[in-house]
Amino acid sequence: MWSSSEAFLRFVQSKPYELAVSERDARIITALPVVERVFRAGSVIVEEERATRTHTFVASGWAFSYLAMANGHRVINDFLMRGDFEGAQQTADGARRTIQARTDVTVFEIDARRAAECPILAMFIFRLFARNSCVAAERLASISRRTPQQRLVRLFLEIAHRHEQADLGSLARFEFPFTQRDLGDALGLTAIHINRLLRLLRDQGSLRFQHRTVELPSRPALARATDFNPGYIHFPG
Amino acid sequence: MWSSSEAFLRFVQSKPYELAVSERDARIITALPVVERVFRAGSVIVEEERATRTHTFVASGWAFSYLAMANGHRVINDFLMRGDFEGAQQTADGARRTIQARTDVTVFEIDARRAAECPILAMFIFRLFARNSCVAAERLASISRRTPQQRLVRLFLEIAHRHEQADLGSLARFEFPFTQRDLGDALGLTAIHINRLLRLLRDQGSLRFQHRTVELPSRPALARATDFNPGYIHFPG
DNA sequence: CGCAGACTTGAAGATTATCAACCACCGTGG
DNA sequence: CCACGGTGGTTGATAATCTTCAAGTCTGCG
Repeated sequence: MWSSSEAFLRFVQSKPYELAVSERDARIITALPVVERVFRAGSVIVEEERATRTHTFVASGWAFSYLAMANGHRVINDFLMRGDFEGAQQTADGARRTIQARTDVTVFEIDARRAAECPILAMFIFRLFARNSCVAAERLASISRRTPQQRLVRLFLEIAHRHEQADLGSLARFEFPFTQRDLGDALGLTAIHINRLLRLLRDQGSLRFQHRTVELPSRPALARATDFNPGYIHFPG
Repeated sequence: MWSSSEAFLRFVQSKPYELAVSERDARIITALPVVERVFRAGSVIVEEERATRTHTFVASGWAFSYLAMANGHRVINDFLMRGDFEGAQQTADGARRTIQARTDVTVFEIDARRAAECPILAMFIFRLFARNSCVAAERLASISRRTPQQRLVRLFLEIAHRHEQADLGSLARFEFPFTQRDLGDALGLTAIHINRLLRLLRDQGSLRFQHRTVELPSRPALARATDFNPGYIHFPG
């Protein structure tokens, strides 16, 4: 019989992390209290306004994290897939972010304090935080100073690379079970404008997003055109 | 004679952190290799496109982190002051962010791997990462879905609270040695538009930013009007 | 004193939001 | 079996907002 801790150990050793774990570290990790949890599509994985003590690792499925504003808007912070990480929300109010499952999702939850007692895990988590901050910085840059077209293209390019890194499929075509409204909320645009941009990109033949699947027939050209470099997504050798 | 490690220990025990450190933890921390470094105004603290192995803590002075884009724009990610933290940039390309000193700045640099070996420090760093991600999320939300006026007001409110938390001055009035251009680069607006907004806010009597100092004569009203809640800035009791 | 960077103001133009329909798809229940 | 409602997607017209371009002022500092 396998515990969740053992499943977690196998998880961090596999794609997308491929963390090198010594015998001794493996014993430490399997001794940690890890909870594996399954969430149904639509359910809330991490609640807003609630401080959490656990780090969350997405092992399968699609989720998204968002911030709900008083004016009724919803800002999507990121789309989460296998390998994505959300650190414990440890400010006074927790955070105002909610994580919600879009498809069925399985996650591992680890107590942050206990994780901090394991050096290899702590270092690993530093890396995940650092990557998240890179992703956030790129999104901020997109929304601040790129044209809506570039934002949209780069979002898809980024997701494609993350998706491939997690060993979930090809760079040219992948499932993405979100709506045009979601894209708008992630890119600071209205759903209507997203619609028009998608039509334009489709007519140009550069990108297609229909029936929850993204197709990127000429990804390298798009990457060049939008100055996209995936280096911030991957971990150092 | 005091080493940098001892200075660092005193730093984390003081404002804004007030980290509780046991005798034993104190001995571990003072055994860590910490470098205290001073940067002149204008110099680069962390270079772009370079993976770093150290976490950086700002102990005094003003800095800012930005991302330079191929189209010539510069997106300011955050303004850094005492207590602010920048984690080691550990993705394949490092990150594309540069941290530059605006005034003279002193920082502590700690090797990330060694920090991971100290549980109390690792946990502390988790918290700092989590706070940074809250700050980034709020900024993203501002730029995505708030009016330029609200963005500007909220930025100043946030800085005021961080500044006060770091024990650097009052909420109503503080130094902020940046330009209108910097504000534009941080909020996704042109310097010209920032100028007009500042004039408007000044005429309304709600806010004043001149000669590198910010005055907030009626901060509570502004906070109410822009739905600003500082809970994401502070650490849990 | 003069220069460079920062700030200020005006006019014109482009872009994206808003408002208002309408269509297509799908699962449900009468 | 078909009517129905809800969600997501599509399209057009209009209006507000912010950028761009252009010019000029102010300020600190060598």
